[in-house]
Amino acid sequence: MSGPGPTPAREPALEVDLRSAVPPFEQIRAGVTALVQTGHLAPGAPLPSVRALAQDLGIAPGTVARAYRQLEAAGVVRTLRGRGTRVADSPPAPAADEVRAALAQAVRAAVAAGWDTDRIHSAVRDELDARRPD
Amino acid sequence: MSGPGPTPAREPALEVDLRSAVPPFEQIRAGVTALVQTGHLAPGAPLPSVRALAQDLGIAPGTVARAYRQLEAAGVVRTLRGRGTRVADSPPAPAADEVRAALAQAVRAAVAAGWDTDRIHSAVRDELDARRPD
Amino acid sequence: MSGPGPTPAREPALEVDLRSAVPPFEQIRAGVTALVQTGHLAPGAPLPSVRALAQDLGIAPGTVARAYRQLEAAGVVRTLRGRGTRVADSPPAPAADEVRAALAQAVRAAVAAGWDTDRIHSAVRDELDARRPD
Amino acid sequence: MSGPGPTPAREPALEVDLRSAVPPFEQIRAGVTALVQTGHLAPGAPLPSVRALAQDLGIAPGTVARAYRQLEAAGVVRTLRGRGTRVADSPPAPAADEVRAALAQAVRAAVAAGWDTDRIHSAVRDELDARRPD
DNA sequence: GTGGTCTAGACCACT
DNA sequence: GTGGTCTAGACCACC
Repeated sequence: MSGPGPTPAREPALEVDLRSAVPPFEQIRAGVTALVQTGHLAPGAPLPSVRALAQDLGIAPGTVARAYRQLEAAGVVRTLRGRGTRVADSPPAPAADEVRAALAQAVRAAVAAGWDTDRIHSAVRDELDARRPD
Repeated sequence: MSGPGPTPAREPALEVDLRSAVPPFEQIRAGVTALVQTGHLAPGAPLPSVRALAQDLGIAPGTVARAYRQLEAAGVVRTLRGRGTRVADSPPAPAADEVRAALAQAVRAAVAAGWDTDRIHSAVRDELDARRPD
Repeated sequence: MSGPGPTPAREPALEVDLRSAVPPFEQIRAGVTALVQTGHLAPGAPLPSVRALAQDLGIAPGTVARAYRQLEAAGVVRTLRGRGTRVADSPPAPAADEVRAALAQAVRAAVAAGWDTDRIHSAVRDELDARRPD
Repeated sequence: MSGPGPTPAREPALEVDLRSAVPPFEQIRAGVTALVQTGHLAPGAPLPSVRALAQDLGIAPGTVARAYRQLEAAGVVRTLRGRGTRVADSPPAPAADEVRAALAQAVRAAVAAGWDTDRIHSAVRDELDARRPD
């Protein structure tokens, strides 16, 4: 659907690892935030209902509700009583600090893995190609 | 934006946010792993003693001990009885998958924040410059 | 602090915050009660129809109906079949206890905010001026 | 303990009305905030443990925990894992807006109850006397 | 001992 | 149908 780029199909599915040290509600919160900031969830798009997502992920509804509550507080999502939850009209963009931190971390990992400068830049270019060409 | 330098002083200190949803022992584990993979902690380098680090971070020694135990299990550090804990001789490098994932996430955030291609590559170059030449 | 006027225009409009922990029907009930006790809604004055108010506030008619039902039960309004809902002829006045409690709470907040005696009395005077002279 | 003022003993106890439209966790949050801003709970003072307060109020521990979590987020309280919850060192003071709103509401109620100007000012003075003379 | 989180299911408020 | 809240008790992380 996008290009012949090296980063193939990318399914915007939410997953929860119950064995992780990060609590499930936090994984959901972070996951939805990522999907929104990625554009995989467009402004105004409806989120799965609390109960549906809970069933999907195999966790308790209250846990999903909690994540949704925090997303609402963060302005990522807008919830209308009885009418479900949707992505906010103007979800907050990540701050420059966060972006730099993410890049720093990624570059760190790449260098540690022995990647050279060219390979890193090339990988970044691939990521951009996989996202931008539309 | 402020100074001319790409990325100024970077102190490889460990920090723990007691209010985070991520438990302290996990923050320590992840933090040390990052310092090792970054090269800020070289193979063979001694880690602070359990008690010293605990005092430093203002947390209980048991919590640090737990983090060290997991690092040992992951092969990142090596604990020698009576001689403290040191970075392993050949600490595990991040897998290519992890690196790509980290880059993908960082690029995602950057694009979401409205950064253009040039700015992203430039930021990556800055990160590399700040790390390699020393 | 900004202008010379004590407390400028005050529009007796009802508002509902859908994100509050207080359910909408309760906000309407409390709001109408306040308007009545303030005198902004005189005895005998007609209230908006259930449907009109619902549309106005962007909520479901059933929710407004529920609030009106409770106001009726409290003796604040009187619903006449086919002739709509009106403010009761002798709506219940707040008890002295309630008044003292409200004042105590307000004074508490003011003191906690660092207001001195003069500022508090002055603010009270302003409130009285804004209400009485019309 | 204080003075011969007209506002006698005031017991800083927390209460929860399970039949209110305001959810219990919100009542606790608001109640603790009030006690802190009043000075009935001094900076650094320990709050009852989650379980103790829950038992005291006859509600579930999770509900108290939720209230404490929100108080922490609001900066009213500081919670140290495993070491209980305490009033923050510099709890946030109420904003001028909130104070004016509280005063307006109190004055409204007083006027509605038929109190004249003198009686209102006198009541305010009483409240101040009961609080300040120490 | 402390607070934090999760569950499973209940009831409420709302559309 | 939707989300919001509460419960009772479990386990985890921490001191």
